[in-house]
Amino acid sequence: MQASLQTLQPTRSIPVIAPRQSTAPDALDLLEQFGTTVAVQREHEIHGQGDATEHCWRILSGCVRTVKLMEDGRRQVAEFSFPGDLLGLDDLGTHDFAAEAVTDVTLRRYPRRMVESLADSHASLARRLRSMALTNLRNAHERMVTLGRKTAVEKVASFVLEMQRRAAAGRRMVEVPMSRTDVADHLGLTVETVCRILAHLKREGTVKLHRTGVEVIDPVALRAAACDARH
Amino acid sequence: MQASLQTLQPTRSIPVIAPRQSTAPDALDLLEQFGTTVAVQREHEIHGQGDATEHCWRILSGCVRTVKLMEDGRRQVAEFSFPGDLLGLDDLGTHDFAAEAVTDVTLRRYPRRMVESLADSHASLARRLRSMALTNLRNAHERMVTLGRKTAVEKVASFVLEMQRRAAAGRRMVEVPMSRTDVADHLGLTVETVCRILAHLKREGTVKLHRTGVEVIDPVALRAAACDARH
DNA sequence: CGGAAACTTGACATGAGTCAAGGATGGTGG
DNA sequence: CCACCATCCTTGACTCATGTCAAGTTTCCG
Repeated sequence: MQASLQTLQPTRSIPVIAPRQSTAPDALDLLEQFGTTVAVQREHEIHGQGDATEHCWRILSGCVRTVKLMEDGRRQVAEFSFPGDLLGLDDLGTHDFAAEAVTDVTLRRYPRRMVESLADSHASLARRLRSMALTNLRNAHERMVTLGRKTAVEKVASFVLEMQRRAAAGRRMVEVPMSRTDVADHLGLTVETVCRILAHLKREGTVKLHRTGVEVIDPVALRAAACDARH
Repeated sequence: MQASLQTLQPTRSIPVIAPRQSTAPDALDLLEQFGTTVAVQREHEIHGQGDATEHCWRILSGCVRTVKLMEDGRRQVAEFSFPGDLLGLDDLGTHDFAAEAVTDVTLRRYPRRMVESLADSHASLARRLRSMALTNLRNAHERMVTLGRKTAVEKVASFVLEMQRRAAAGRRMVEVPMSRTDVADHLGLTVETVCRILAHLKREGTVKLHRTGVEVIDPVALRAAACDARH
């Protein structure tokens, strides 16, 4: 899990098409001319906890996790990020968590300094960045409810639903590229508990488990499990 | 806990002096001319979950909690806010949590529309707002570690330390204006557990409990308990 | 002064963690 | 192309931290 950024050579073309915003103009496009495309391999670090905030990144393809480690090794995965999401916008000089590639990842990297100065001269970009920070904050609040007040079953069911919403756009087959350990560290559970609960949801006919992901069989039951397992 | 905003009449003077930024110029001062001073009583609502985001507020005095409720009544206190903190900056049209006065509170209220348009024309304000959002985000990440990965003892000890840092500026006597229930709902515990753990820390001579707050007797032991109770 | 709400403590219950073993999967080199 | 090894996943048996339920006790506020 060492740092290993590998800048793609003169290749100016972006290898994978950024999803969504293909036609709509976006304030983030202002950054494009200062961007560099970068590839990071599975399980390698994009930036470390405590690194200086010299860049930020937009995900073009793949899945990234942001991780906080306690001294004794306990781990919290703050969030998973997908194409279109921005990474590394923290303030205050240093990143307060590490960002690691869950799958092979392609990123568009921008110098932080450039982002700041463009935001100062373009209100639309500033507004867009503020808005993204606030969306992240809203997600963080939602996650606090999950971590603080939901049962293990509710946590896992919520997680599957969130993945369906974010990475599968509502389709039945939900890719789950991260390991059970990652999921556990995201939900404040152990690997064993995550396994057992997925097995439980499978036995109940709510989901099917595939190597690469989860298939949602009974969305109604899943939503019920996510919000209130006690019934 | 109903809405009960009570606008203070022509009194143009701010009843309690805002702490910290008394001399240093602050981008937030740009908002001042559009501000109204408002008082909210203990246990009354400042804004509800789902309310339209028509204002934001700066706390002048007192303590505020932001709360998310689940349908079945489970409650998560996302954060406690103190003088100098900004409230209600969420995007997207509606607040995703309620803000309630823990103590009697004085606020300076600004129309959201005005904040947005000033931020568009003043890069310094935009930067300041972005920075505050990112600080909140950083705190939120810290809290995710607490909620997801810390033991009950670590949670309570961390909480006392955070209160000491934020509301008592490092002094021994830490005011704890919120109820045990609020603390429990902030840390993802029950009232009983919070009580027991405070009693435990008291028995060990780490803290003393007073009606109005907690006195830190052994900061080293407290810090040890906060980070790693397992030793 | 009195009643309600908040806090505290104890006894017991239970959801999730720990420990341990076995099975599936995937990458590597012969 | 197959065999081997490492890693991840799954399941079971048991433990323990925290929750639940039930009394008190204290504090607050009218």
